[in-house]
Amino acid sequence: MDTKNPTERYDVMRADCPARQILDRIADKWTVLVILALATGPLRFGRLKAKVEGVSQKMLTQTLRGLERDGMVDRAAYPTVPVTVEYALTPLGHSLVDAVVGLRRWSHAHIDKIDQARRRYDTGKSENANL
Amino acid sequence: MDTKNPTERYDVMRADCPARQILDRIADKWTVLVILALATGPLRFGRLKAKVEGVSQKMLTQTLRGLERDGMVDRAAYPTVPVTVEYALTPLGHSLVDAVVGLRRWSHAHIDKIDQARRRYDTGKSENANL
DNA sequence: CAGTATCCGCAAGGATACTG
DNA sequence: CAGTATCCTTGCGGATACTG
Repeated sequence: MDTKNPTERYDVMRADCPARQILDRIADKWTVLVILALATGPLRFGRLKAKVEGVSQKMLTQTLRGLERDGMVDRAAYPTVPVTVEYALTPLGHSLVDAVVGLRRWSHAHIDKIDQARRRYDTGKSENANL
Repeated sequence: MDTKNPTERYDVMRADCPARQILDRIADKWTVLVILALATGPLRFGRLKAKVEGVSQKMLTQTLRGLERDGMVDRAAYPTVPVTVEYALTPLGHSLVDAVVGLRRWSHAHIDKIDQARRRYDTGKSENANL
């Protein structure tokens, strides 16, 4: 299953490993949601903000800048008036889509199980509180 | 590629969707690292803390409690002296391993590309600063 | 060993106002 | 429209001390 990789050049468990820095970035909720939102095609800033419910304009800008810097998102500004800006995944960004879709699919598939586990855990705790 | 799912019962883009809450949890750096660390087998608290470099005891405890509550990690305490506590993935936790391994694999595979993109982005910015 | 409890600094992140 | 700049609050997360 390739979960160990003791002979690899990089080890994500190491605090100073470059792979760790990358994981820190992509294991971020807004990053994941933006990637998913752009997976189906380019979007302008406003539409993107509307699609990713709950994101503030500040966090969206910040996330997009980070993804742009890492070469995963392309920013295209058209000199209309008012200005039009479109964001699109680069090939690098697209290569990440499968992985994040995996996360989303897992979330969808296990909502019920997790809800059950939470209820079991919480009732267990409150029962203990009565002892 | 199943990136849209307009007819699905849940939509992760919605702020109040249960799937969003789950994604918020698993799209977290410590969660991902703990899942990876336990993927190869159970670990005691101390060994786990050593393996996941950089995690504080507080964040590790917090992350483990969250995962335990969601039914993804099992906590077993043995009445030795001093006490021995072992953490292991549940079947539910194991079912998430493939997805997070995907993230790690992607990170490993694209370190160089991202480094290049960053240098390009940063030098581009500083050149613009001279205009 | 494996925690819990507490304090505290600092940065994430929201709200608002302003600009090309 | 798509930002940037600013202020300000919240809580993440580290450090430390204490317990079964």
